[in-house]
Amino acid sequence: MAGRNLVGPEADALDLGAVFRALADEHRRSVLTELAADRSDSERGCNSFDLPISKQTQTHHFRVLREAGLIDEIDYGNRKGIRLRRADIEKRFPGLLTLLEAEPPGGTAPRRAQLSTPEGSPSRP
Amino acid sequence: MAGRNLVGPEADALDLGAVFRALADEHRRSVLTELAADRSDSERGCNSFDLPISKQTQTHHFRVLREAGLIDEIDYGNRKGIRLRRADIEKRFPGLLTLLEAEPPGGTAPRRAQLSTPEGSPSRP
DNA sequence: CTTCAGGTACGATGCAAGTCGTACTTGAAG
DNA sequence: CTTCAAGTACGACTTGCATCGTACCTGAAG
Repeated sequence: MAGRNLVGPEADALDLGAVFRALADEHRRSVLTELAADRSDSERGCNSFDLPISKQTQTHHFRVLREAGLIDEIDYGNRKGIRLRRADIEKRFPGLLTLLEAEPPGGTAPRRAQLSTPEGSPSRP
Repeated sequence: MAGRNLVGPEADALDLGAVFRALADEHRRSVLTELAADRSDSERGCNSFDLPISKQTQTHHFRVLREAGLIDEIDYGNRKGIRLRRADIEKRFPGLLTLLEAEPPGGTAPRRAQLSTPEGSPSRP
């Protein structure tokens, strides 16, 4: 068949845990945010995302996204195409892409939250 | 004010990355799934979840969930209460709790996906 | 008071994951 | 053919994180 080349899980087999693990990484989440924002779902080159990481790491991240069932990777040998599996995601996890679409394009800073009882009503005076 | 005790981020400051990182763990996701399934949003004891991990690890997980803004922890010194921040989550990430609610109670097995080009149309014949 | 269960703080440990260097493959261009 | 850019495979390194052991704190019960 002509279409998907490097395959991921079927639409019904998408695992929410794998999806959350995939989207836990900032770079992978930015890729999905960009893909979710483009409603045409056109095939994109993997270097069309400006990821500040090396080629090998990009390969790793796209692989994780594919194994989570979020994207298709079309292998042209020399080049690679990326396509969002919007229909499958919407069918299995309706509303998920909307959450990503609503995110600011730059993404949120990975600051870490405060550690303990800063204000309000502390436990011990 | 009387209500929240150990505080997390404000409703508008909830970070999608922190939420995904929190829900990437199987134990934390099972806690949120249980909380999302109970529409009464009643306060629960932290040992009401049957987590097969030690006390210290449970403390760690509830802390991560609180810092992600998903739960409130009410400290009674001797005991601790857990409450889902349903309104804040629904306001900031509408549909997220629905995704968790639709999950099977046992959760999906943490199997790892296949590694590469298993079938379909392999790149090299 | 002492005892006890629930919870936390701190540190150590083991494993998973993100990152990159080197080398190899692929297809197009010359 | 050779050259070159894009991508991958393999391995090493480093960081992050889940887990638990020990010790300490808290409040209730006796």
